[in-house]
Parts: sequence; structure tokens; C-alpha cells
Amino acid sequence: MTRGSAYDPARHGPHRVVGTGFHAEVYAAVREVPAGCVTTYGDIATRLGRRGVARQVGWALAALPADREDVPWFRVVNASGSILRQADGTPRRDQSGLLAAEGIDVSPAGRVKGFDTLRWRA
DNA sequence: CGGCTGACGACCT
DNA sequence: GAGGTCGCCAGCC
Repeated sequence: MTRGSAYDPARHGPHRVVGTGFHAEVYAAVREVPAGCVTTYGDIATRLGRRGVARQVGWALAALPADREDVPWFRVVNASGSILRQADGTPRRDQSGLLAAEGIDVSPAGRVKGFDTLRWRA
């Protein structure tokens, strides 16, 4: 992300509404995920009728402003059931903590315990 | 218009 | 499980 392809508040500002309807579609889909469940980027993409665009879903969530607390982004994990982590292992946001608040355990390695049974599909 | 980057995923070794 | 490859496509330069 050397040239601002990903969401960068320093460049775009926290209030900038990025893109067209795509982001809104993603956010709407994520809001449908019930508390205590998890889903994947790929599932969101499929739910939007855009199978295979999991990457764009991730892009949209990366652009999610911090004040959008109505979007439970932390319930979205990758297809392996792993949560967000930076290269150094420090979470960019406390995803495991937010999940724990809903009764979802995350292993030290960053994987949702019982992912297969907690996984929610539309 | 061309090139580049990804909070990804399926598949292969 | 751990790595590498390729495809996906929106947004920015």
C-alpha cells in the first residue's frame, strides 16, 4: 500500500465515502450476519451474487471507516477461519476481543475455534 | 487507457 | 500445515 490503493485515512480522510454501490452492498450483507456467528469474505461475495470477488469484499471492509460500528466486520474471517493479523502479529483492530464478547473463542494462532460449526451461510 | 495494489480463494507441491 | 501460483476486479495514479 505504498500508493494508497488500500484505504488510507491520511490520504482519503475518515469521512470519505469510497466508491459506488459496491461498498454499501458489502456493508449491508455483513450487517445480516447474526451475533455469535462468523462468515467468510467468499461467502459475502457469493451472497452478493458476485462469486469469486472475495478480494473486493476485503477491499471494501478495509475501507470501512472506524465510526461504522453498525457493520460487524469482525465476524468476517478468511476461508481458513483465521482473523486479521498484521505481519508482526499485532491485530490492527481487536478482532479476537470483539469475537470473544460474543462467545467466540480464537486460538493463539488466530483461528476461530469451531469455525465449521459457527460458520453462517445465507 | 495501462499498470498496480490488495482485510481473498481454489489448487498444487 | 506451510509456501507458491493464478484468477478475481474496484479504485487510484
